[in-house]
Amino acid sequence: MVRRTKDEALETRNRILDAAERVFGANGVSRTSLEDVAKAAGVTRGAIYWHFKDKSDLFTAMVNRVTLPMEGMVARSSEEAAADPLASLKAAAVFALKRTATDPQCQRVFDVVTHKCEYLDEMAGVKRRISSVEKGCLDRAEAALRNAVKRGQLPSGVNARLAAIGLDAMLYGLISKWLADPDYFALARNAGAVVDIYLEGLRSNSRRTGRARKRPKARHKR
Amino acid sequence: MVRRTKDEALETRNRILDAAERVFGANGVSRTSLEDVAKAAGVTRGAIYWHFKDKSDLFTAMVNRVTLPMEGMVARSSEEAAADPLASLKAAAVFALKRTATDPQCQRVFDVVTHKCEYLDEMAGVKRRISSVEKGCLDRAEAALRNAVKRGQLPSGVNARLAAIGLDAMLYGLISKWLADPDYFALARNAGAVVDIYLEGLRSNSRRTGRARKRPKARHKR
DNA sequence: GATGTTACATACAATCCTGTATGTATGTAA
DNA sequence: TTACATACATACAGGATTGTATGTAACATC
Repeated sequence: MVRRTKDEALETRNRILDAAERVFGANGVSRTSLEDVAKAAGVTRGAIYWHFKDKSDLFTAMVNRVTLPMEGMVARSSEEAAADPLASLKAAAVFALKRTATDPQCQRVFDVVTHKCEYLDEMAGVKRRISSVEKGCLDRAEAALRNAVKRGQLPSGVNARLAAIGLDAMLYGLISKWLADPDYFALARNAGAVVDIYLEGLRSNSRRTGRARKRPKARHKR
Repeated sequence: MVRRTKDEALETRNRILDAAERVFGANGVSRTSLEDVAKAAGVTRGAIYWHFKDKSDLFTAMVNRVTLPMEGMVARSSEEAAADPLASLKAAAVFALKRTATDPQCQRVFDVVTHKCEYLDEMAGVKRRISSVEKGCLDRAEAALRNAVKRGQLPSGVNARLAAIGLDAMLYGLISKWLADPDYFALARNAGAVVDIYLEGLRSNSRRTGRARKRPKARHKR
């Protein structure tokens, strides 16, 4: 077509980004040409090169358009965190899981990020953002657990940092695996339960590391 | 060079695979040409096309040459599983983590698989193998937990399937994240402790889902 | 209503990579 | 020692993408 008004141009831009989500998700980032994206968006490569510098710029814009699963987790709930840190942490974790399970755009984009693209220098921007989000989650979880210990919600023996890492890894694993195969388990239905398994488990984790061993083996060294 | 003896040929083949591990890891699979691999291996593309059909065949061979982190987990310890299922499961999980932390080849290849390649149809063979390993781990973990309940090692309220999924996801998350950034945490040193946090936590997880709630909220529905 | 600018479409050249075909020297079997 | 197969190296052709250059029609502004 031809010259559009400013709003229409923005709409084309979004159509391109929508198409990128679909095509990248279907064929992977590196295996799809800008011609593919253009065709899927009903435009030509000219339109793409007008709105974006190149493919990695398009990719970055596509990712930055959405909020990642864990991203909402760190933003909300630092208000009520003080009152009931454990419940607040649980709510945040469940929120991230449920968002993953229910938001199709979030699914598409995060699936591309985790499984359909190669994690290298050219996507440095996206990398930075993601690892910043991850670090935020980790720190928030650690702080919550530390507060929970302080308030007596958790026994004093709990290693807050390590417990936070375990939780963080579990959430990432659940999301990543579910995206790769939604039949992995019923994410939406079981989100609360899995998080509970972990967090409730911490409640009794008094001994530093394995008091309830059968035979007290030598301390793990190496 | 020229015609080599059979052993020398096999050695070139392995040199090519070694080079592939390095170059794929450095630049990602799709961004490296066979010329790059050949140069890194000190041969020409002719040698690669002699030993492998194409790039995806090379990639498959590279992955199939090693045993993945979780792979050793399912193989061993179905013998002593009956005696002490929980300890056996823990040993298997820690084994997988420590192997990841200490085996450089395992690191390189699994890092490529999880972060440096795009998970699509063309690597159907690798995909099948990996998801088969993952399914094996999950089933093994579930069986172990079920047995642990039967033997009184775990309370009867534990949902074995869900607990296994949580553990599986945590292990995957730990490995995946540590590979992406080895500064994430000290994997080798803390492997036993993280697994303990999860498994020991299950010991007290009697209620089906959250008995110890502050206020008994409505059953999560949707 | 002439003009510059925007938002694209189209055309083109250059590059890269792949696959295959061919060359060739060596091992290996007869 | 002839003859064939092996283990590569080299050469070549073709397609696929990329980035840019250029065209162009509508919009905005005066």
